[in-house]
Amino acid sequence: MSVESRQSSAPARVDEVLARVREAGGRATTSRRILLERLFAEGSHKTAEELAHEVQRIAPDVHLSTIYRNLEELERLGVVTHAHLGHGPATYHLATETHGHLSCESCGATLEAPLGLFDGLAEAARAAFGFEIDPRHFAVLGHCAACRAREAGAEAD
Amino acid sequence: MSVESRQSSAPARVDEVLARVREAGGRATTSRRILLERLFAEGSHKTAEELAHEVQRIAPDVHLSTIYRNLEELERLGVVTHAHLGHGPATYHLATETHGHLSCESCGATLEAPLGLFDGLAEAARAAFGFEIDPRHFAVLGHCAACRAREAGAEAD
DNA sequence: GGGGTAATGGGAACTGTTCGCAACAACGTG
DNA sequence: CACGTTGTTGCGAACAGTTCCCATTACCCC
Ligand SMILES: [Mn+2]
Ligand SMILES: [Mn+2]
Ligand SMILES: [Zn+2]
Ligand SMILES: [Zn+2]
Repeated sequence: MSVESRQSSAPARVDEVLARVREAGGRATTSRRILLERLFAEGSHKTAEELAHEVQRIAPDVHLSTIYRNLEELERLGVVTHAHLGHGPATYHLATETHGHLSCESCGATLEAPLGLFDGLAEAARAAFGFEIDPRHFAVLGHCAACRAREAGAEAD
Repeated sequence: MSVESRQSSAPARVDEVLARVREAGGRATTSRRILLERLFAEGSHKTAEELAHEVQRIAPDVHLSTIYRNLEELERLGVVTHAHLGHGPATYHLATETHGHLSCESCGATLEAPLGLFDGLAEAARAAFGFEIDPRHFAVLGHCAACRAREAGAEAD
């Protein structure tokens, strides 16, 4: 491995996205670049405010509204999507990671669910109503295994 | 039919609920009564603001915050629930009408889905993650039959 | 009818997000 | 490597939906 070898594919992909931004008539801004680096970094389901804080550790003057505007733009380009996991702020992640969400109403934990999990519901909704579900944008709420165990334990006290 | 016969069971039920409110140490307020009458009236999935307008046609001074407080209280008593059908305000309906929601991201139309529709997903989530879904609080989004037809038509132009 | 207190009107506060605008900075051109 | 165009930014105000606070009201039990 050479000194120039990349630790991950993220930096290369950031440049790819910025190239695409320019193709679309946009500009490769520093705030844009840093935001993209954070989006390609590990950990997903980050809120705009969390992303703002991460970006501000590198460029303190980047304003929250700039984060929102850039997320909006990146979403138009198909690079980013957001999901609503319950009450509270939306969370953003790369559009390449495509999955549904199961979100616990008790503890807020979120599970990424492969889209296949929703096949049964998809078929039922299509058959009954001609309705085509999209389980990616809004989470399905409920109660996670841990919380169910805890609640069952407290009940049988 | 006597002159005193009720047009529907709603008024009787309003009084039943108000009795329950009093049992719980609450009071049978006029704003409370009118709100309940509106909730028992036809049409569901009303937002707090819509309910406020309906109530204000009878009692103009009832404040929106009073509506919210009463809905909150009635929810604690198990009379009312709310659901989130997409972006925008929550919608409230009687807790007796228990169903899930399918909400169209294109036109905003909402379908009331019998809970059985979610059995496939419920089983899959339980099997894969030990997660127990509750499809009543948040709608499952997607695209309704009408919008799908329209979009397919425009595409095949 | 009077007293205790739940509930109200009114408005401010709050969260999450969008908007308007003047100053700035990216980048194609010369 | 100026320079002008124009996309982008920082900033604050505005916005939507909801909750909170507080002095005043009105329910309801005696
Ligand atoms: Mn959304
Ligand atoms: Mn809710
Ligand atoms: Zn949980
Ligand atoms: Zn539709």
